Amino acid sequence: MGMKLTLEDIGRLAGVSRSTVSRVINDQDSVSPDVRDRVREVILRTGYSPNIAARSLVSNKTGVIGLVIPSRVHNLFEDPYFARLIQGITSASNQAGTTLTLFLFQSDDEERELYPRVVAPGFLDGVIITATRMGDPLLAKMVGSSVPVVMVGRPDIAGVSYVDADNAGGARMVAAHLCSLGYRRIGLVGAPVSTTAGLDRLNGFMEGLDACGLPLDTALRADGDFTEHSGYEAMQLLIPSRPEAVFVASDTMAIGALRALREAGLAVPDDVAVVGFDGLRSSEQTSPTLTTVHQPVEETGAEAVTTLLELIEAEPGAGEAVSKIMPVELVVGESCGAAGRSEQPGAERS
Amino acid sequence: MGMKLTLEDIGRLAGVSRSTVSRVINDQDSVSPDVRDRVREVILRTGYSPNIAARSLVSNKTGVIGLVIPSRVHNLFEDPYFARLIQGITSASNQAGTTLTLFLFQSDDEERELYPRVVAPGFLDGVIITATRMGDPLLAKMVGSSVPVVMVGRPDIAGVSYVDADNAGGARMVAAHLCSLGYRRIGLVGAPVSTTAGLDRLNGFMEGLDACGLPLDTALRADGDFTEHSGYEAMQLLIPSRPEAVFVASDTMAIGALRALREAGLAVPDDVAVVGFDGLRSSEQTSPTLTTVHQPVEETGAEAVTTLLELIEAEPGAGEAVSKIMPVELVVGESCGAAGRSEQPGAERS
DNA sequence: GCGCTCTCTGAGAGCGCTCTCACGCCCGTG
DNA sequence: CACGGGCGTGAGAGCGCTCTCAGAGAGCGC
Repeated sequence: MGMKLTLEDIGRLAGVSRSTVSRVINDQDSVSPDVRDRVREVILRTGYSPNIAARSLVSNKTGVIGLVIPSRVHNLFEDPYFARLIQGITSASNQAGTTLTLFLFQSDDEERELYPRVVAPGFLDGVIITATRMGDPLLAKMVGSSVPVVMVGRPDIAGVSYVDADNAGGARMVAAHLCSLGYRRIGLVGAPVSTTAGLDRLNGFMEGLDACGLPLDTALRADGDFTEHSGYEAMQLLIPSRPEAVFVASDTMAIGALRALREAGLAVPDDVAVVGFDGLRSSEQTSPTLTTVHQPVEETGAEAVTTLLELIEAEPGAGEAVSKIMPVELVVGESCGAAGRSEQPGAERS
Repeated sequence: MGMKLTLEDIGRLAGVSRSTVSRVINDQDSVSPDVRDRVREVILRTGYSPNIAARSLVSNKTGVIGLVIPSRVHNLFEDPYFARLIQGITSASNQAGTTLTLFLFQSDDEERELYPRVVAPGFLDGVIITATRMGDPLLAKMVGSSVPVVMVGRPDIAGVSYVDADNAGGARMVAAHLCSLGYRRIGLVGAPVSTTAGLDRLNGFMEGLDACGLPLDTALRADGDFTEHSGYEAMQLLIPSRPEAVFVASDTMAIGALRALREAGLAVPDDVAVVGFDGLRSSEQTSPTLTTVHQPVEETGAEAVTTLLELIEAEPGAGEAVSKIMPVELVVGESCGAAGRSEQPGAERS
């Protein structure tokens, strides 16, 4: 099509100056209606689009934010959590009129390239980062620079703005729920403690058990890595110790755990009660349906975008890091046995 | 750290001019070694990084290529094919020193935004596009513009450069293989014919059957949409017609198909032989292992990057569209029954 | 020793845009 | 009828970089 058009060209075609065209494009007032319409017509007719490089050179903004997920691609694709998160972030970003670009990595080398190649040269107005492991140098590097950063999940270093689900609170609710149902030998298939989510869910769970006067027997705990397969294997480890109930710290792992129990000939919830975490769609499709802690994933993503855009706006001030904890909710399904137990006080079977 | 440094600043610190610093950064010769070292030292010390906007304003290049996948996110995440493809593309792009950004979409609106927001303003040097359905207006729009585009998969319009697997050839091989094993009632769980891959696999398969003098009974054909679940359902439709062998046009669907057969109490390959397509890792983990057509997914991605970069380089010439067909290979596993049949001439059981 | 080439360096223009500033015009007012 | 105050517009600077061009020295042959 008509390529390489500049403001000057549009101006000439419309019989006005570059400045006026710029004003029209940026919707500034003090342009007379007839001139505005004339210019708009020319722009439409020629298919003109302002050069983004020139624009950001002067404005020092690109209108682009990056979503950085350090996990290796194949891990990423395995957990529907990320699909939902990306969904939430994409929508919010679109609504705000910013462009989202996704950065995935195969290797640590690629991860290291991100900063010098994209962040330092000012390619991004801001960055949303998630799924880091504790001690990740990438996060530290970002935070040390002047790019606004928002993390999804709780960061392990100070001074980072973030949006996180109430992992500890949710895990506490699970413990309380299982206690109230009368289970005493309660196990845990944990998420990696190298992640803050894993740690928080562990700690919240232990607190909750503690509040009921129950211990977390080491023989009743095994950790997975968020994959279905790891949930399967971890549950296999627990089965010999005969737990009455197990909290599996992610739905995806819980699906693996259910499979392990099924293969071992154990009925859920009659032999072993199971509770997951995340509230993904898949938790409704298991048999029995999964009792789980629902976290608002899309909303978390949207909140991260909002927070980031505020940071970008306010940047010069370089104020305090802000944080927001998204509430979670216990969704009672069939897998915890709430239906068959009388101790359960108020919760409804979904 | 030291932010907002410019070439001028570095020059001042190193006691040289902006021009010289630029030369050092761009590795141009005719800079004396001592000056070069001095400048490099200053750059290192200050952590200076050239402003990408200014750079691309003059060079008319951003060093960024986009990977555009119009499928809705949750579909995308379901098929490991994409993880592999992204892997191949990412690696090749990194190796070439270009930055890859990924564009995913939730809705058609978002898809439409891509062009005006990212492509038209010159944000991308080029675009790799894949997983379009036939008649996708996005592809047409891209091609109509002056951005270099390479498609992964066969485009349904002319004038587009592309890299594709030999879908038709692979499907022909499957038909020939099943024929040679003596099967006569051969069915198909097809991929959507709204995709060129689906169409090519269908046509190749029918050609192959034809060459053996076999028909493709309509009762023995059902199409899926590349998801595991659709493979499951499609196979259920075929079971009443009692096929001896079924070609399932993607490994992910084949996994669903195997599940349907298992649930129906049919043994593979003894009751029904199954052959997949793609050669994903998952095809080795099924039980029985899947006979499939292996396509070099990573290499396809890498080839797409290479082709795109060549197009970008050569752009002014605006030469012919180029295309490359990647060879596929029949990988014989257990699911086709080659082990138990004598007609099979040369293929080895893997 | 003079002029030549060749190497290294700096000055300056210009990429396409935004934004400030100043100017011309028309209005209202005294 | 002269004058101040908008409003609408254009001129021009400058964002940080690349690249061309010219010039300063150094090295060489005659």
